[in-house]
Amino acid sequence: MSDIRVRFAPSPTGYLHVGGARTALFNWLLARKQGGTFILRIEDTDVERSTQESVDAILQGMQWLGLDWDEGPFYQSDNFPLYKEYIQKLQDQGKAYKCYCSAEELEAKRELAMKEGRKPKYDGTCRCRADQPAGQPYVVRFRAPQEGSTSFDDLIKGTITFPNEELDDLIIQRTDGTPTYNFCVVIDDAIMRITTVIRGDDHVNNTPRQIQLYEALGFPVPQFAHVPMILGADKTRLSKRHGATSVIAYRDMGFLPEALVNYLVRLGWSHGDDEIFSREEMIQKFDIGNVGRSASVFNTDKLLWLNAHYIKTGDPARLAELLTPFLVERGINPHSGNPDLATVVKTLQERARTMIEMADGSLFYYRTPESYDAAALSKFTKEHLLAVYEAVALTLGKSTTQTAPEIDALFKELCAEKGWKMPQVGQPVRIALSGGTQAPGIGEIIATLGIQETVLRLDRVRDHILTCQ
RNA sequence: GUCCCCUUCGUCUAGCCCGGCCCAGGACACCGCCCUUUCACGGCGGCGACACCGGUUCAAAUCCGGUAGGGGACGCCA
Repeated sequence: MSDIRVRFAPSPTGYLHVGGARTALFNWLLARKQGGTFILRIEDTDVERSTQESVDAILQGMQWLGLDWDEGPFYQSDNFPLYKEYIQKLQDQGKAYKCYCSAEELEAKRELAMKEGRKPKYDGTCRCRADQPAGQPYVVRFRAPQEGSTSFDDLIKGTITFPNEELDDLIIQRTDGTPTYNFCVVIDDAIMRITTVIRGDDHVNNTPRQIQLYEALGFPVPQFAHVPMILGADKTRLSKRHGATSVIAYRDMGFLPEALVNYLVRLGWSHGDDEIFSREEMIQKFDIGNVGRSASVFNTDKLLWLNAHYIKTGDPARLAELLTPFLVERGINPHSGNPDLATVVKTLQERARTMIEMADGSLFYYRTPESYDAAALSKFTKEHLLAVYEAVALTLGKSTTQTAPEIDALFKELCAEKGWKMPQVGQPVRIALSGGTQAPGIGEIIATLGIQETVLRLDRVRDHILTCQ
């Protein structure tokens, strides 16, 4: 047990994307490993872009991934009075001041500075201003130290130092009186007593300013850990044009949450040569210090491999449950009679990389084939097919076997008896039962389908051959 | 432009802090072979990288310096 306190603080302007999910995961892992507290905080200070739908989507994503939080969700917007209080305090202490420069003026100065090759920072026009023009719109700026440097020991990146002259007097309160992000995070993290801030490394540049704020406010400075970005295949920042980025989209594409989590944890972090981690192993082995310093590319192939692994080793009953919505989507109600869905799942676990593939692969169990793979069928003569189907139907009809191995043995016997090779029998029967050539083992199919249905399908395929050829 | 960060197989990475065990290990993908009643699973093997240049050293992926490339930030967004 420790008193480590971490937080995940997304802004509700969209769904939970994989980058955010990984940041959340690292926070969660650290908290769980150390017996600390994981807090969820919604950063909705941007009233314009924040939506309730986004909040719901983020919570849904977190829940699906199994990232449970101990406190929250808290909303930044609930703390507005508190922010005001601290802004006033800073002003009273002379650590912040009113700035009457207009946004347009500043924008112009910024552009000019850029063009002249100077750092586009605030020029300090109002920093030492004595008068306070009444009725004029103003923002409140933090009076930042102008000399020396600010540095911190990043848990992931090591020591990072910024010369203070690079940092300008940032705005902490807008013209409309609302506080800005860099100020709110500091207050929130301070009052929530966050000990370790784990976030995306696009925040590295904000960190020295925030540290100055902590110090000005008299709050203890937390530790920081900046996790590198996730890139698309072309090594640019991951975005929609790289395909799905929402974790819920991965669910809908038939991925298992444990596969995504396992994939995400290995993106940037490693533990020797280990690839597969159960939740417990992840928690036990995770170490924020082992997170890599460079950005990594999101690779769907590897995710697919992990997903296949978890499907292969998953509990059939649970997989059956997860599979159900995909079947319903395909117009099948798997609970209305045979075959048993968990049994179906078992025959497909080694053949499906996603729940979508599994759903597609299981359709034939619930729907008698409407057509047969003609090319595959054409490899055999009509006479041979009819002979096989008749013999198999006969054998099956008088047998009482139930299990796949027993049925497979039956086929072997039949082959020996008739002088057929296994492929000469297996393939035609597979086509008869599933319509195509890619399906589970013959014994598995028949055991799952049941003898009765099997014989029915054999009759059907015989009719088909008789009438169509 | 300025500041900050990053750089090992196509991709994820081990190794780097504490130089030699590394002519660099694992995984995904790819290729080949085997297994096999189809498709898969699985097994075996192959391809494939220390960004570059200098320095230190008996010895450098590992330490130091520089160069190049990439990314991020520079908002009254978060």
